[in-house]
Amino acid sequence: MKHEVKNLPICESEEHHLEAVAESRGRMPDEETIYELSDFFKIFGDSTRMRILFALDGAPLCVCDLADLLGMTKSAVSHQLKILRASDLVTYRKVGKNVYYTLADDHVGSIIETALAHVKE
Amino acid sequence: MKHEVKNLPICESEEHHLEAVAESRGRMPDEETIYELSDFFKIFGDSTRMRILFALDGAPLCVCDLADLLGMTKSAVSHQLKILRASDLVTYRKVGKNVYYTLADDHVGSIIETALAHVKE
DNA sequence: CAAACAGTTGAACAACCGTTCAATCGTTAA
DNA sequence: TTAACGATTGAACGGTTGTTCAACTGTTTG
Repeated sequence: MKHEVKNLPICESEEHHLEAVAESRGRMPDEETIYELSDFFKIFGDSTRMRILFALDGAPLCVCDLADLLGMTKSAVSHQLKILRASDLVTYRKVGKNVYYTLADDHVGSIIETALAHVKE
Repeated sequence: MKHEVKNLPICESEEHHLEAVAESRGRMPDEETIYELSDFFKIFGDSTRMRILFALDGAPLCVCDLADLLGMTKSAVSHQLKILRASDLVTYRKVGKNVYYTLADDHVGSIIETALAHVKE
């Protein structure tokens, strides 16, 4: 029977690599956590949503105001607000015909402020 | 001449809204900063890249090991590593036929560790 | 040198995503 | 009640993006 020392899955299957891979695998968060994490970052990975969050950081604004502030249609803004709502990053409150949006809590504000400081380094 | 009190850009153009919008506009970071910020988050907004970063958090691994660890082709991993390289999140070092990737600095490790803690709350 | 293997690259494809457009709902004011 | 306006929604379109595939480079080893 031949040795079949080569053609093994992990590179040339040297001890060193097997160990490193196994160790790394042990330290990895589970799949679900990774998805939650990347989904969380995905929300902030769009400039429109980021601008909305900064606009709301300090004062509540209605959809119409946001649309004017960002130079976009109400529809486009509303679509993004829906995503931010689903992620619990903003809350809203109806006043007559208007709907005023606010950052969900100070935590959200501190996230974007921290990130801002990080980029400005 | 008619008044044309309505049909103005900012909702019904009440004083209140004009002020709020102007104030918000004053607090907004400039466009370029926003783009940098959302581009930064975009990198972490993909589960494959996130898994690569966690895999490298603690030990350097070559492309082949990463491919095995993540159950992906070397090509797919290499494409993502190219993006991580361009963002200065990882560095690499050639050793023979292998290319070992490492997190660029402890800062990157602390970013993902912090985010992980945040999601696990 | 030739074979084997790690890694990279570009093109192609499919899936995803953000904006636009048109239609609709709800509220307010005439 | 009707008109006007703020807001939401779903379908459609176009651009982006991640993976696959095939071809290629570079290094090692037999």
